[in-house]
Amino acid sequence: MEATLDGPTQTLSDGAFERIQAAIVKGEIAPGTRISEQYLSTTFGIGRGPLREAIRRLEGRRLVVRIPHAGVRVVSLDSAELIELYHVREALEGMACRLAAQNMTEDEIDALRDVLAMHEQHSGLKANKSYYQQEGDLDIHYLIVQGSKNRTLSHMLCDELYQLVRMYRYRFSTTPKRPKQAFAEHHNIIQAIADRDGELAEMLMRRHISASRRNIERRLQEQGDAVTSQGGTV
Amino acid sequence: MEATLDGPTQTLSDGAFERIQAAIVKGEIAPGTRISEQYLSTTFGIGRGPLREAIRRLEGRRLVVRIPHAGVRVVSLDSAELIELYHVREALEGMACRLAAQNMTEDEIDALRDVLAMHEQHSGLKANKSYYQQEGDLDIHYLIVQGSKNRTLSHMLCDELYQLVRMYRYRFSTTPKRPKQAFAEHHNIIQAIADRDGELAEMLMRRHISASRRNIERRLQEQGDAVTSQGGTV
DNA sequence: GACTTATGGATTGTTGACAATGTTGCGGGG
DNA sequence: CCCCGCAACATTGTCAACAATCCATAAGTC
Repeated sequence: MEATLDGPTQTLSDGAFERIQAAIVKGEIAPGTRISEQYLSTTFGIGRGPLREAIRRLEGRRLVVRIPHAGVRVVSLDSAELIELYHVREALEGMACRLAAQNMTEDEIDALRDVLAMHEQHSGLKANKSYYQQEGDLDIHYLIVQGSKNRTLSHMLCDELYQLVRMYRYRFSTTPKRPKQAFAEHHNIIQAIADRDGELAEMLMRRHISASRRNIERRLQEQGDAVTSQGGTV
Repeated sequence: MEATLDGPTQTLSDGAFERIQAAIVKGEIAPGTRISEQYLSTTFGIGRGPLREAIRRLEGRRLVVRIPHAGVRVVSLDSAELIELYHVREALEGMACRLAAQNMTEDEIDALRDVLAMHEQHSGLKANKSYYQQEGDLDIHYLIVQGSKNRTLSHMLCDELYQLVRMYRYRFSTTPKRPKQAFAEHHNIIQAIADRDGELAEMLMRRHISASRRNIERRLQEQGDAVTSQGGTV
């Protein structure tokens, strides 16, 4: 086996898949936009064969919607689906937390504490840079999910759901919620995991995500659903 | 959702996707088998282009594993992953139940009761035909999930997880568990939904699935992990 | 002038051929 | 006898051309 670690040159289709996914998640391609194979083909400089394979995978991840013989559009975001995502997260990450309390090693828990501490002092400087805070937030959640040692769960959460969550975040910057409370909640969750109290850990995580969801719901109602706007099937 | 899509003439790729998925789920293609594009191409009578697109979608659903430049294999089942599935089901269907209690219409609840009653008398005749019982079991779960009115949840459960559950079921016939208890549990769950008690409905559903999981774990331990055995790299 | 219908263009769906990579069997050497 | 290297094969990955389908524009009729 050559030294080439998994990144550089897999297959063209895989590369296209990741690049397009990144572009969609970062919002470089606006939601609701219709994307032609021609455009992607010339943009990424690959043939339509591998491209279509990549699109089918994106379709499976619900990042694009395809209408036979009519092309594909980047999924259009609506607030209802964002709430849906948080309900699923609540259920899935709650279970992940329960399993993590059961299956994480002491070393992994220590690493979790380190990451929390690092983000805490890091955000002490740039207080309301909610962007970094939120990426840090996802880091914690990511580690806990991995700690569940449940590959199916990890796949659903890390590979599927989190992409959509990030996408919404870039779109309308969600939840500039006070970091302090989030830190306290994270701290308690980690403590419960360290105590091997799966029941409590699950409950705390569910409350943590549920609070985020209600926060978003409140903000959405305030803003009077001033959401996406384009793409519209008027 | 996709169950309603009876395909007069979709696209060849979509047709291949469904047919291959059905073949894998039903066990017509043994788990762990390496499947060549050549074989599928001649079997289904379509070119390799649409075929590869279908394979990429199957890969996204974790029904096949692909190794670049080395081919695809039907996912090999191991008991650990079966348990993983049930943990995920517990979390997801619990949430679905909570939401169903909140969002189902009275008519939908009535329909749910009808299906339960029908299956009850239906299995009264052929008592230990566990096959039908289990498909009926999935029917109930399916309706409840749809009743959650959460499309993301429905997709994850009905389109992704249930396929894998069915696959394991066909492989080693799981849980010839006593139907009586399952019926009682279903009845209580539906009652909680009718009472709009989401909290209780979630708890009952989680116990229901958790009981199934423990039942399977027990049986697996009894059978001394006489599991798959396929894969022949010999 | 508005609605229906026909035609042109563009885009997607599909096929077949070509190139790159992994695998298998054989022969030679330690 | 076992291990290493090499070459032929088979399979996957990619590309370019062909066919089918849909959309838009424009002509025609009431």
